Amino acid sequence: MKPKDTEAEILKAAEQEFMLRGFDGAKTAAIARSAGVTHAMLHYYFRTKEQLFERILSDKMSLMGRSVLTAFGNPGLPPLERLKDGISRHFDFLMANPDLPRFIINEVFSRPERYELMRGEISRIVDRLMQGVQQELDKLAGQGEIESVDVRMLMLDAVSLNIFPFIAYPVIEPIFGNIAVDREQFFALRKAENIEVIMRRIKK
Amino acid sequence: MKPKDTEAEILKAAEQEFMLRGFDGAKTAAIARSAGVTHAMLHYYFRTKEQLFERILSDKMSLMGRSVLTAFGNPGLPPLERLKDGISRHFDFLMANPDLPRFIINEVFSRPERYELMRGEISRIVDRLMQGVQQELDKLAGQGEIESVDVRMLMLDAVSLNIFPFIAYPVIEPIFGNIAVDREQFFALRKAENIEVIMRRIKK
DNA sequence: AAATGGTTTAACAAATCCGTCTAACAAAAT
DNA sequence: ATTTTGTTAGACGGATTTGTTAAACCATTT
Repeated sequence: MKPKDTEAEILKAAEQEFMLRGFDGAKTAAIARSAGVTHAMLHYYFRTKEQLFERILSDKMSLMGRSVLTAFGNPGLPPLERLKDGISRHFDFLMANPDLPRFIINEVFSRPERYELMRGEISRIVDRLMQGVQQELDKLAGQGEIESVDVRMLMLDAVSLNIFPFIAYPVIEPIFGNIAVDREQFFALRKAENIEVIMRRIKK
Repeated sequence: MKPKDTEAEILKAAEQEFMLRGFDGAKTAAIARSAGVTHAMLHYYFRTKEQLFERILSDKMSLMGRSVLTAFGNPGLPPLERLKDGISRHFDFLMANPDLPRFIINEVFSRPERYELMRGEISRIVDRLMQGVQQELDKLAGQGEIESVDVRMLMLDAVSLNIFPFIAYPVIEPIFGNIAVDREQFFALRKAENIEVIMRRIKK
């Protein structure tokens, strides 16, 4: 009896297929084949395609949520360093999960019933993260150290700059084929640029 | 004999369906029903679902490409004003076509055979647009008016900031439910923020 | 009015895809 | 050794979906 084995295989294959092709594009037969099992197995372990997808999507949604929190959230750095470090770590997370954002955005978009679930996830993050940072930034702004800004706007700036290049990579790659020799170098440049942009946004 | 009529109806319906659900999610029967014709008509005018989709996608791709060009391209304004104006007009275009970027990115992403086509489209834009702007900015930088920057990086900053909120709207909406009373106001704030960010990016 | 052309319809065919069922199989428990 | 429990394989069914075909339709031309 080796249950965990095939279940994990199916999950791994499903993750790949769903991430690459979305719910409609992914075919259960392809998942099964890629997992090296008959497609009946998929129903044995997960009943339906829907439930299997559910499992993958909610995993990925909470991963995506946590990524912002853990990147910007923990360290005891001074506010500006913390922001810089947050962008950097969030960017690193994206490099390790380059097509996660596209997957989330798509599937949430095409399933409005998910909005509520997402709303909850997001709200918790905002509450936990942004209030504290806002106070710190207000304090700095009060001291005339930085420009006063709304953290949510600033965070959206940062997240936009970080995520978009990954979402749109195939579209923008031709533009930067010259400026950078390879994908890795391009993203390294991009990370530096994003930090620069955000720092200048709040610099006095 | 009124050929153009139904052909146009089918195209209109196909556009809606494909934009909303993507190639796999859209069903030819639904397109036909929405166009008010039998689904055989769809094959009569376009042979296959693939060819119909082809038509829609390439229309949308060139629209997307032109949007950047026309927004940033034409007016005889001084460079900084031109940049400001470009962001503003590009943003307005997105407000009128809020789910165009998601559509393009998705379908191009899931069809690597399109990369080449996209590459061509993009390259022409870059050549036509960026070289001139780069020279102007270099000149300003030489005079010490602004920070020296790579236009392509700057443009990617601008496009990222502009497009991302539309792509991710369902995900970020809960965060800004407080800050703005409605969608329209949120995007108005966002447009101003994006201009501010980019101006500060190059300000000396 | 008969013929001609493009257009439309309805029925059909083929493929795909999700899900079920039954029987076989293996390992552990009795 | 037999039963039990959990796992696997293969075949099957039904629904959906894309694509085809042949005949009807209708406006214009002759």
